[in-house]
Amino acid sequence: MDERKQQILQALIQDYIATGDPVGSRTIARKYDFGVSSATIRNEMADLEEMGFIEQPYTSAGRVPSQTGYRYYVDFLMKRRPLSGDVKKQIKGSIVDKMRETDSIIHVASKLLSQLTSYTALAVAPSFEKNSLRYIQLLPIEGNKIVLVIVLDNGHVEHRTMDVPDSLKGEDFQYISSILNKNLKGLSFAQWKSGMLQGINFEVGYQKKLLNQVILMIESALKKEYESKVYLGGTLNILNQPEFKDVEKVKVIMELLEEDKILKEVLNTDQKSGVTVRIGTENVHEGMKNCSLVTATYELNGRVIGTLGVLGPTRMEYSNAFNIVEFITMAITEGINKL
Amino acid sequence: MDERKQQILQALIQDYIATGDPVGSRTIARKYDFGVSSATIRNEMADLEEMGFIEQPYTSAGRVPSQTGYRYYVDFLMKRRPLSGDVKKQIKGSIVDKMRETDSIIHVASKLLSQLTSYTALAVAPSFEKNSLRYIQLLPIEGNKIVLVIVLDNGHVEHRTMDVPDSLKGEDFQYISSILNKNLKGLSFAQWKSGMLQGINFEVGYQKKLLNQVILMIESALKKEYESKVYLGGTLNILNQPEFKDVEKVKVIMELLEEDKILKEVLNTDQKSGVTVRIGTENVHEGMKNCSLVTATYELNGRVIGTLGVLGPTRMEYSNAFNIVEFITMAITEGINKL
DNA sequence: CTTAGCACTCAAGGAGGGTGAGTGCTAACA
DNA sequence: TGTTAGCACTCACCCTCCTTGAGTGCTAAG
Repeated sequence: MDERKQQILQALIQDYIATGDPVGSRTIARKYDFGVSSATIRNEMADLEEMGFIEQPYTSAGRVPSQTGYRYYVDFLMKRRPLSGDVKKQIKGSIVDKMRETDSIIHVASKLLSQLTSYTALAVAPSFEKNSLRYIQLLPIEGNKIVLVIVLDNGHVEHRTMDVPDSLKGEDFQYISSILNKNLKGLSFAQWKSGMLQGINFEVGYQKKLLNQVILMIESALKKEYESKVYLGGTLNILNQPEFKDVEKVKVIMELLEEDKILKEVLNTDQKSGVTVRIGTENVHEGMKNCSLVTATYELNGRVIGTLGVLGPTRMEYSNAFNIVEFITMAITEGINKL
Repeated sequence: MDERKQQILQALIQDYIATGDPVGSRTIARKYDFGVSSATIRNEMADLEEMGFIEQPYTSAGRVPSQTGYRYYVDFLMKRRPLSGDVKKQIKGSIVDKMRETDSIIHVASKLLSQLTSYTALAVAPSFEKNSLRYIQLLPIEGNKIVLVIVLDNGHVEHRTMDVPDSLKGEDFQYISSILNKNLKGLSFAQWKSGMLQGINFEVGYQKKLLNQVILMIESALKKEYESKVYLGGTLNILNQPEFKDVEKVKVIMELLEEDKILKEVLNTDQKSGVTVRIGTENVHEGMKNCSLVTATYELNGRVIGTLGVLGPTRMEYSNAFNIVEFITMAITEGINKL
């Protein structure tokens, strides 16, 4: 693969990404000044095809990048123009603005990502393996109802309402709360054991049924946090891509996007730090064989805690997507670590 | 409009709804046994066209119902087969299951509605004009953070986290909570006045800044409930309708479905009790001119508090949609009133 | 190695013709 | 007066044929 072949491949892919039409030898000779005729380009293109980097949709159409072609482009040829200061400012601004909770950072980031790339943004919010209980409180409200307030390590608060017997009073709840805190504080979902009820039961000595219910609710709250959430941004951007003119194709992708499980699978494979580009069938899911996914991870204390990225057609503006995904995850990492 | 014309119109609309193809005179003569020849049907159809109930896509195609035709069908011709016992049971079951909060009832109902009709379901959750505060509690958690727990009349609980000065202690929060409850309990968002802070300030006598912040958060929680939420179910069902084969059309509807404001407008116009059918341009929104909307309201203590319905193409199974929407809203009304 | 020239390929788009579902009209019939 | 058979007519749809043009591969000369 000599210098000129690389240049031609690069020109071809860039042209194809920009226009969406198969690119012919004459187009390349005209638009990009290689100082050789179209015939020469033609010879080179024949070689590139034989090498598997480009292909013809049909005899006598122009050439189109193959999956290997895109791969080579992303790995070696792609020029990475740095992001404009404006965009950088916008990203930093939006993310710093929403610094209260990791959840809302990720939410904002995915919206932003879809706007900046005009593809669909995906993000999995952190699944802290160790996301432990910080504080529990049973709070009586009116009638025979209480609110169970559950505070987690990451600052997230959950609440649950439940009915209780009339006989219980304010002090009871205070007492039960303190026992619960003593026994459960610091526990993560992974450490949750079914046997723990006994100890508490012994200590409290009454209201087993109520305790049981409370424990279940705390477990559900922990589990909810433990199971990472998926955020989407700009789902409808798909409809603007000419490769999705066919409603059937839209359906495949849209259905995929509604399945949190699949999205988590897709995003969580191979969580190395840095930006990952997965092209066409490199994606684990069958329905994404005509799509590419550009993802990156963000970290807390040097450990990967979540992934975010954009989904577009294989004919994607890799360079731009790459830059933006990279910068946003960096901003998030920075933000979270300050939190 | 004599008997026979009505029968022919009915047959034509039913056939068109079922098949989606323009219906010719011969088809009607063959399929539906009127005991007259196609030529006679033809004459009748010519009359019906002149009267504006049906139209021809082009010369020598069959006839298709016009908007007025559908209107007439819905108002006078539509046969309403009662729902099967199974479906009724399913609806009752699902809705009774989720009786904890009005929000979740509506959520479940919209999923159910979309499944049963295979159209897209829309619902606005109750916008209680009078959705008042029942209970407020400042709950210190670790560090200098507190959780503000806000309980509303409809059983909904909201929480907010906030930072407070280190100097405050548990008793302070208890005290402030009780003052807040005394002053604000029973207030709805509509009754919220900016002046109310003074009274509380006077009574508490310190921590003006904190109080101010708390009041703002309570206001935001009330407002959030006051602003009715919109639920969607089965958005992707649109993609199965042959009238939405064109991605551009899908885009129009999908974009519309992402705008809560528009959906509220569309759903909230003309809140009479009972089922409302809005066909084509009868809908307030331009983008829905090829769609029909079948809605009904649910009530609490005899007052309309919310709307729910299905959105489909004008060529919609009106009868089925009508029945299901009617039954679900009845079930919800029943459920809410028991709550 | 490069290039001009040329024959070849094939999708896309337009023209032409056949088919069939459907219509409107008319004249005859009950 | 309503119904019907018959007939000419219309027009979307589909198929085929043809042209066009962008693009290719190959070859021989520079």
